[in-house]
Amino acid sequence: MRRDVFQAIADPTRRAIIALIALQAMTPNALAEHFDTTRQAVSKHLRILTECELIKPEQQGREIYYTLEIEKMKEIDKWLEQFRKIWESRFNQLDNLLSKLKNKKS
Amino acid sequence: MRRDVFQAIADPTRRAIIALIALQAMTPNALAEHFDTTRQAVSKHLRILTECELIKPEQQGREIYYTLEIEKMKEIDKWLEQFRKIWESRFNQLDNLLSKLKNKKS
DNA sequence: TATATGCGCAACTATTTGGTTTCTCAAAAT
DNA sequence: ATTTTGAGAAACCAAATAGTTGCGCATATA
Repeated sequence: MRRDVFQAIADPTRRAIIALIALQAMTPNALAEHFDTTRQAVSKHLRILTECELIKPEQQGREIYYTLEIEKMKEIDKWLEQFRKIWESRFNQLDNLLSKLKNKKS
Repeated sequence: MRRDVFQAIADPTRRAIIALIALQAMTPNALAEHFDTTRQAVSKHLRILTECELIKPEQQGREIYYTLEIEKMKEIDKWLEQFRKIWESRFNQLDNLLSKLKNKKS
C-alpha cells in the first residue's frame, strides 16, 4: 500500500481536514460536522493521514485530538523547489525583456 | 472523474515524468525508456497530465513533444501558502526564543 | 508504393480507493 | 450500575486507477 504525502493530499476531503487541523487540533466528530459524510469516513482519512505522519493523534479522555505535523508539509515544498527555480528564472527572463523594451523607448 | 493537479502528482511515475519534462520537452517513447513500463502506460499518464493542463502536447511531424506548463505547478505552491505562513511563524517563535535565551546569558 | 515507426484509443483485468454499516471498547454522564 | 457518547476495526460494495494487449491512423523511410 503506497502511503506518502502526495498520495495523502490527493483527496480533497483530506486537504480540507489538513486545513482545518492546521488552525486548531480537532476530534473526528468535530471534523465530520464540516463534511457531508459519516464520522467513520473521516476516521479512515485520519488513519491515512496519521500513517503518513501528516497528523498526530493526542488522546484526551475519550476524545482524540488530531494535530498537524507541519514539518511533513515541507516535503511538498521541497519537491516544488526544483520547479520554483524554473518559474523564477522565467520571471527573470521576462524581467530582462521588460527592461530592454524600456531602454529602447528611452 | 476527478482531475486536478493534486490527483495528478499523487502518482510517483507522473511526478517523475513532470520532472523529466521540466528539463526538456520529450516524446512518449523517450519518456517510456526512463521507466520500467510500456509506452502505452506512459501515454495514459500523459493523457491525465494533459487533461489537468500540467503539460501540453506539441505535434512535430509524427512525434509529439510534451512540454511542462509551469504555471499550473504554482497551484500547488498557492495551496501550500497557508501552511508556509504557519511554519514561518513557528520559526519566528523559535527565533524569538533563541534571542531571549541569548539576552539572558549576556 | 510498400513498410516501418510514433502515437492515441478501446477493451479488459487486477488492485486500490472512498464510502457504508455493524460491532466492540472505553470513558463520561445519569 | 446503567446508559450515552467518542472512536477505532472489520466486512462489504461500487467506483476509480494503473496496467496490459491489440488496434488503427498518420507520418516517415525504403
